[in-house]
Formats: sequence, structure tokens, C-alpha cells
Amino acid sequence: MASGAAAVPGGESLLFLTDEQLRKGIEAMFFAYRAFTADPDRILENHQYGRAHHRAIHFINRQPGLTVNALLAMLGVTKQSLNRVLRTLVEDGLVEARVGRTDKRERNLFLTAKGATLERELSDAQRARMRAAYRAAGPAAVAGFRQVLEAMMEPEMRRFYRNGRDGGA
Amino acid sequence: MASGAAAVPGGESLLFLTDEQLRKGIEAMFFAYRAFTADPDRILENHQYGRAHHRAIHFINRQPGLTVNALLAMLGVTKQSLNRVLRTLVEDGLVEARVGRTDKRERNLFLTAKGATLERELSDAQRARMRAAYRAAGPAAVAGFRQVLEAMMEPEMRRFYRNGRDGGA
DNA sequence: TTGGAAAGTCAACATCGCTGACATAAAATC
DNA sequence: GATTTTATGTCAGCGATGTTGACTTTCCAA
Repeated sequence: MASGAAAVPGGESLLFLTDEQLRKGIEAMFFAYRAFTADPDRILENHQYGRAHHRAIHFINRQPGLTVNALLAMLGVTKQSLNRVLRTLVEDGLVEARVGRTDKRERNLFLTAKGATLERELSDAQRARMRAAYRAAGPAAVAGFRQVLEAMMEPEMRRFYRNGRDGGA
Repeated sequence: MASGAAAVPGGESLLFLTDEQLRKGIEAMFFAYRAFTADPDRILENHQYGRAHHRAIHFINRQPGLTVNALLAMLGVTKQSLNRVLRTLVEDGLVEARVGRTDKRERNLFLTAKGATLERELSDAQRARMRAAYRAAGPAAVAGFRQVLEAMMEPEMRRFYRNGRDGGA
């Protein structure tokens, strides 16, 4: 199963596919992801919320009016898990769940002004770190970063990922 | 707080630093990380272990003989959390905790043959996904991927990250 | 009109973080 | 030698977040 260095017929080195290089990538994901979530986690503490609340808020902000089912698919959790989170957000007045216009079984989710404020606070913190990393690495590195991550995610998620409004690149 | 497009004195575009681009990066991290952990998670289920066990096993394998304190620093959890995990791993015969030679308070951690087997199983799965992503994106993208992740992680973690034996690149 | 999808709810449980308190052994220091 | 600090282990309890299973309500659509 171990893949060592090799040369492809065409001649390019495959040194970047050695187990050592892959291990570095794995650890980079671990360390970077922890830093990536640390900033919003600190903010959430003050509000008695957790990471699950952040994720819900993020995707509701990104696509206002999305249904519970759509959110479920993006988050990849059970409706029971999500429901617990959504209920507190609705009770606390951060999220509004409007009965669907065409299909009244559905709930269309929206951030209230209060919800949007928290969303801004959370994403500002997360963007600040991302921006610093992007700036330090430069545009070419960022393009590579996005390519590798996109290749790594599940194909179904790639659909959601690409559906977001994108500024190009 | 919103940073729009701009041009740097030198003339290069800063379009890659727009809020939209940052949001895409944030979502890419979320989706990719979930895929990244999904494969080992599936294996761990069969063994009644969780992600915390995987992380401990990974770092003990990477640096055999490391102390509990060193592992604690890398994982960024409390000793109580780690202890619960380590205890089960020792009880199940996956990890050996040897009393330190020079400082008898310390415990040096090693994988047993059984532990190494599980480690291999877990990391094979994780490497397979990483390898596929690397291959799809190509060496230049991989370099950028690593640059951005390294810039994103906490400086203290960067030390651990770089200390690993690296095959260059 | 009836079947099934969407949503909500309740109960129980596991993992894995956390804090706080305390015990032990050994190193380090006064 | 006595004291303090460090490394580790352990117990109890809590909270967030995930799970499965069972059940109800609502309501669209065939």
C-alpha cells in the first residue's frame, strides 16, 4: 500500500505523492482546521452556542430561505441533531422559520437582524484568519489550495460548494 | 470590515482576497475536512474508537516514545480528555506506556504491533483520499495547498508540523 | 382519498471536549 | 533534608453534538 517515489511515463516526478508528503498534508489539515475553528469557537462560548450553531447560521446566511431538508443535506447530520440547534436559534430570535409558500410543510429559514449580527461577528473572525493566510501564501497558492480541497471533498458536496455565488477564479 | 477587490501598488490584483473568495475558502475547508475524517471514522466505528483515539495513534506512530505531555501539546486537549483515550488504548494493548529512563515521572508512548496495525489501516484510508486529491490537483496545487494551510495554523503548531521528517518539497 | 414526504418531537445513548479536585511519584530547588 | 514544582493518573460531573428508534402532524400529489 506504500507508494514511494516514482517517475511517470511522461517524465514528471511523482515525489509529491510519497507517503511522507501525504502525511504532511494530513497533519496540515489537522492543525489548520483546528486554528480555523478556534476563532469562531471563542466567540460562540460567550453566546452559549457551539460549532453546530455556527454552521447552521453560516449556511442560512449564504442561502436565505433554504429549507430544513436542504440544510440537512449540506451539514450532513440527522434532522434530530439539527432540530435541537435550530430550535434554540429560533427561540433566541436569531433565525426565522417561515412556512413555505408553495409547500406548507417546508420551512424556509432566514436570519433575523440579530442572527445576521452574530453571523457577521463569526465570519469576520474566520475571514480574518483566512485572509491573513491567503495574503501570506499569495494568489497562486490559494488557487492550489482550493483545487486540492475541492478534489478532496465528496462529489455531492462539490455541488453545494460550486453553487455558491463565486467571484471567479 | 468587508474587503473588496483592490490593486496593490505593484499592480497585482487582490481579487483573491474578496469576501466572496474567502467564503469559498471557508466552505472548502468545511466540506473537505468532513470528507477527510469520514474514511477513518468509518473504520474506527468497527473498533469502538473515536476520532480522539485516531489522533493519539497517529502522533504516537509519527514520533515513537513521545511523552504524554508532548502529545498533549500537539493535540491541544486537557490531560483528562487524553487520559481517557490513552487508558483504553493501553488496556486494549494498542499502546505501550514505558516509564521514562532519565525522568521516571514521564511515560514514553509506543504503538504495539496491534496498534501499528490499526494505525496502518487508518492512515491507509486517509492517505488514499489525500493521494487521489493530490493526483487530481497536481504538484503545483499541492504546494499551494500546503502553503495556505501552514499560514493558517497557529505558530506553535507550525513547529510541530515542520519537525516531522519531510521528504522535501 | 390515501400514500408518502417533510417536519417536529421525545427518549436514550455515546463520544469527547471541559472544569475542579485530589493522589502519587519523582525531579528540582532552597 | 525539607519543600516546591512537575508529570502523570484518576474521579466526578457537565455540556455540546452526534447517533438510532419510535411516533405524530401536516399536507402535497397520485
